[in-house]
Amino acid sequence: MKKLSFYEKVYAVVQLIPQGRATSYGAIASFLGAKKSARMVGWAMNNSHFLYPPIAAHRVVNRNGMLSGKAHFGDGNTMQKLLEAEGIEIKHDQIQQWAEIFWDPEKVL
DNA sequence: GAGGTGACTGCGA
DNA sequence: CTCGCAGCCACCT
Repeated sequence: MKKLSFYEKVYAVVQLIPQGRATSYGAIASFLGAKKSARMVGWAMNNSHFLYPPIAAHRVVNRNGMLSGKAHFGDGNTMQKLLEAEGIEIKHDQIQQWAEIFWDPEKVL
């Protein structure tokens, strides 16, 4: 029985996020069974840039819907541009209609 | 082996 | 309302 690392599971969830939707670190962490381990999700995202294919880390934001990790995408507007390309409206580095854009992994189950 | 860090979150003052 | 602290687990030095 192969036990996947915490961040390996994060990648699986992020890849399941449908286009035009987004989720939060806490939602993923909670889905994995460690609600308070949202930091691990962020750590996984940091490593995501070394992964191939690159996972949609831009679809993962903090629980406020704010692009907390936009600075890690190289430029300060890359993450926002990617989200806007998927039809997500962003204002002041924050996702508009976050309640509708929010995608809960548990909902898929 | 031990200590410090981190793309977060929740609660208390 | 705003600010600060503790918890969580994996990775890096």
